Amino acid sequence: MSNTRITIRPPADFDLARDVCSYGYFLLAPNHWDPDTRSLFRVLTLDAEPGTPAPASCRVTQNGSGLSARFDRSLTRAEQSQAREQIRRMLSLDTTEAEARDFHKVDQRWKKSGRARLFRSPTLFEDIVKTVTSCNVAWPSTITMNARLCEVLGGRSPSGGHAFPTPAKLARTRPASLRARCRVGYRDQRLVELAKLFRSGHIDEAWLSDPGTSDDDAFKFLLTLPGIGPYAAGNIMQLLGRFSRLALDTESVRHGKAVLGYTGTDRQILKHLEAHYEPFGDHKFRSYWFELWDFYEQKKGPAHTWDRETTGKTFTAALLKD
DNA sequence: GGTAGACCTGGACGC
DNA sequence: GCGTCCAGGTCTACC
Repeated sequence: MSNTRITIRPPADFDLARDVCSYGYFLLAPNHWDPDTRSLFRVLTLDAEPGTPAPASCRVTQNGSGLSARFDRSLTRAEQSQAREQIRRMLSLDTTEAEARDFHKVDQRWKKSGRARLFRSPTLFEDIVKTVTSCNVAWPSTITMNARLCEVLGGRSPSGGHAFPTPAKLARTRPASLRARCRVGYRDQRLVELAKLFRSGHIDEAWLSDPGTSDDDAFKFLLTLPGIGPYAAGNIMQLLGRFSRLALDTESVRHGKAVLGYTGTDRQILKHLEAHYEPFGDHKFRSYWFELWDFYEQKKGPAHTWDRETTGKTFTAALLKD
């Protein structure tokens, strides 16, 4: 049987290079962006039969107005549907042209570049684990943790690529083993507990994404999860497509000082930042993030030229100071 | 409600 | 090359 290729029609304003290289997770395993061919490679975990994860490597490219995803094996019809859904989530294809226009009406700075979509993971589980691995740690360690999680616990596709671990696999892993083999440190127990909460259905993406669920309720729920504090919850909110809150950390403080010219204590700077982004209302995270991203691109060149192994490892507050 | 200190890793720094 | 210090967000204990 021949390898599967599927095509996806994105919104007319979609730009693969711009919209993949829009958030740091595109630099984390198992994602791999190739700047030369402008292609996104990664292994997706599909479910040929319920409870039987079946990894498949894919390469996503854009040809004119269409997206193409080529796999390293033949996919069943059900798997094709799952792959399509996961790719749509990663590329935020549900952000329509009209929604992008609404954002650009509120913040015209990004109208010219067209930035409105933020890259994310094929599953909420991966997004939450990636968020926990980005807390209280320098970026190079986040890169290591995600690479190790995939190498140690991720299934393998026919061509040998590693997938991101499934909730079931992570839930079965002993915390001590996770710490020793994946270098996640004290996050070990919290990650295993999160995986168990996904398995049990306690973390319900449908409820968290439902427009009928208020931002306040979603945020409050996220704060109850192990390893999730105000920063992580704010970040997961944006990964759910809820942009009405900020996710402020030390990098935000650096941005406030270096780019916006704020002075005072960290607490005062955080207050200035909240006030600065307030006019952007339901879009404030996007306004904040693209401002930050713009600064990175001024320092390091267009994000679609960044390589995971070189430029991608240099994002630490210390290195960005000058 | 606010705050201090512990948690773990890896990079920076001094010797 | 080795030891020490520090950054980073969350959690717990305490006031």
